Amino acid sequence: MLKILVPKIVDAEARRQEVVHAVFRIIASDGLERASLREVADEAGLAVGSVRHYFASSDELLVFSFGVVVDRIVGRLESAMAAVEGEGSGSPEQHAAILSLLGQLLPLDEELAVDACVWMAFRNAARIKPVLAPEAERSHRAVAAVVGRLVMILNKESTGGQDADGQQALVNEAERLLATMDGLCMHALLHPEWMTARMCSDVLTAHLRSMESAAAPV
Amino acid sequence: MLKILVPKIVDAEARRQEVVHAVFRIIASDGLERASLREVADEAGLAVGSVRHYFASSDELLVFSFGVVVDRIVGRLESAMAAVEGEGSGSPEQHAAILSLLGQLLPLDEELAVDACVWMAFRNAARIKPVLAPEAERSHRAVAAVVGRLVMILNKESTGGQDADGQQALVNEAERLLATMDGLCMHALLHPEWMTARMCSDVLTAHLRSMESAAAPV
DNA sequence: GTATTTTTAGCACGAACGTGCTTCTACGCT
DNA sequence: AGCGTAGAAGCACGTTCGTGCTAAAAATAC
Repeated sequence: MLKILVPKIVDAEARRQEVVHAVFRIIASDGLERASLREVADEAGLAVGSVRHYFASSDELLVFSFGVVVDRIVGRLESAMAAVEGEGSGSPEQHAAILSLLGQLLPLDEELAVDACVWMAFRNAARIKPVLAPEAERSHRAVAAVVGRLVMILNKESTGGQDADGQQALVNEAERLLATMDGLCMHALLHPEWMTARMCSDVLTAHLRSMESAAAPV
Repeated sequence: MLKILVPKIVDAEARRQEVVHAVFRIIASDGLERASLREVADEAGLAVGSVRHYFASSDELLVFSFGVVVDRIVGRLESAMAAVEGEGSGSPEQHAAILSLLGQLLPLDEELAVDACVWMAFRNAARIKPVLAPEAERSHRAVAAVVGRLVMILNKESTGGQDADGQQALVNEAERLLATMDGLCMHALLHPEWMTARMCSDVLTAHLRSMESAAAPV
């Protein structure tokens, strides 16, 4: 009854992570709709019953996987945000750190591509499947918070943000940056041969430059 | 054998359109994965065999529906583009026409929302289903062409676009606008309570203003 | 009228899905 | 040793899906 199975629990958690990564691989290569229990079990080298031993239902597996990818993305963003705030305000190093932070949201390498693809798939699915809605909202809030802080940093030295109109302008800029990032991510996933990592970087730097030049003459 | 059944063809085409609109309604409310033959037949008030009489297979129905929504969107964009080019370059009327054109890509009313939702669903599905890829590429080319012309119009009076660097800058600006539009559309579909039509319009005008101010000091 | 073709409807099959349930193995604890 | 639980695997049921096929019904041609 009262069994302290610490190594057992660790093993179980590791197995869950293995299954979750099988889900990621399937979503990245064949899409979310192919992430069935049988496909996931095959990809993980297990039987359906074994997967169901760790996840009571298909929904629970998907929600848990969604949470894992959200944690990964948010974790990267927050450590990158620490790097941004560690640099001098307005310095070239901070500029590079900001670029690096936003790059975490784009499929610039294999690992980022898997996360971005899985994240996109779950967010889109959350429109239909209510069980995914809480995680989708959590990820949206977290990313929006980071981007909001970024916009405040970028517009710190300029006039604005004092009155209500300035606040609204900052919210608009944050939403605009957020939309551009998601659109860029989407294009990079849907047209990888055209929207290369270089193209993403160029568009991103252009956007940051336009934000800076637009912030000055308010 | 040699039967001239002009009204019959019209009727058949009308039926196909009815079925396609049933597909649209299902995708908008329940997602693309629920757009099965049985669901579509139910929504259209027909039997599965009847739907299959007009569309040989499920794939053919989906590809045809994709083409219809692409035609709708591209048609709206091109007529809006004619309105833009009919106005004086740089005039407030042209500015309004440009805003109206880009608004055609956003779910600002019920009809636009259905089209945008269906378009997004098919484009995302095209990453996995190769049969949808040609239509996805066609829509991408058409929209990119319109947005590219728009960027050229917006930067006509400014310096740039002469040398190779200027051309690349224009391409970057076009891709940036395209990404922002898709991201806005996506946010409006996923978070309609937050990304309202008013919010979309504000972000869009902010983006156009930033493009104008960024174009001048090249 | 009859004959032909389009239209509509339905059946049946195999495949894939989630899920409740049972079985077998192996290890930890008393 | 004996027991109990977690882990792993599999079976069976009902549902949904696409699709090949057949059959009634309606419209049109002769």
